[in-house]
Amino acid sequence: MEDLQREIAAAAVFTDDLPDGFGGSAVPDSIAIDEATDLTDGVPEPGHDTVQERFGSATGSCTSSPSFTSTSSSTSSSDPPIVVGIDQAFLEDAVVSAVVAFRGGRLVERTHAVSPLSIPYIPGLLAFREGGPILDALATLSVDPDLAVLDGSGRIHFRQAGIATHIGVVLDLPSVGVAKSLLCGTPDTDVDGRPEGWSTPIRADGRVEAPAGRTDAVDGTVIGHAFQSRQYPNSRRVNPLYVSPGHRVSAATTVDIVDALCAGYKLPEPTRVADAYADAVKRTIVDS
DNA sequence: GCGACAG
DNA sequence: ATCTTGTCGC
Repeated sequence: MEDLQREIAAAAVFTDDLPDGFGGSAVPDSIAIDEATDLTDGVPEPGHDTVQERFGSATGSCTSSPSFTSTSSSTSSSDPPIVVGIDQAFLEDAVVSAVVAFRGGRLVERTHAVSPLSIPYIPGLLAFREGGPILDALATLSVDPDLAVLDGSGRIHFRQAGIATHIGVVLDLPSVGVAKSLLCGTPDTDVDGRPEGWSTPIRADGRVEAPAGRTDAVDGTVIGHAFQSRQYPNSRRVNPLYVSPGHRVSAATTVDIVDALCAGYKLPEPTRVADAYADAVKRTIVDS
């Protein structure tokens, strides 16, 4: 598995190679999400510009019944880029993988898959446990994603092939990793109690190895950033997010993208909404 | 052997 | 990730 990760890292592109619609420059206005999705009354329905809701599982053990609503997804090349957020909720021996798609700051589709789990969680090998299930869910999505936001690291990984990079390379889809804690690497400065909008580079240290075929030094290479997406004035301190390139995105642009996708909460909206959706589906299954 | 260790 | 009540602060 580790060798496969080395190959994935070698195939990964850690420079900007995003499709048109991202504005060309660093800050992607077209993907910004200004209004936080209201989750106080359960998971909101996708917008009506794209009416599509599917339930599927490419790996069996699906508890949902196939059901459609209609098919009017109009993905013109002139539309803003589609950003998908992915998150999971765990059952006994299965996992609910939720995918939500945003376009122009609006939720346009949501879908999920329930897949069996066989591999345990092992730091550094997360993609082998959750990657398949995520692909199951993405396979049921009707719109074509332009960018995927994964829950976990991308380049900030022992072999520079975290789950965000793994998924991105497998689908050759631009992707970014958003983790709530640091797997490896070293922050340039102390990350505690920083103001909103603050960020500092995370550099490769002795625990990070170079991609296959490369023997040059990696120590000191910027593999991601600690990014303070949210901070309260007089309340409890919020820890920063650890964002890193998945595939076809640079470390600097990754920060801009995550920043643009945050709408008042610590987590970017795609991730936050996917998390709520995954939990909702899980509850539906448990309460039966 | 010991410590570190995404979700 | 998940198990779980209250509780601090705006």
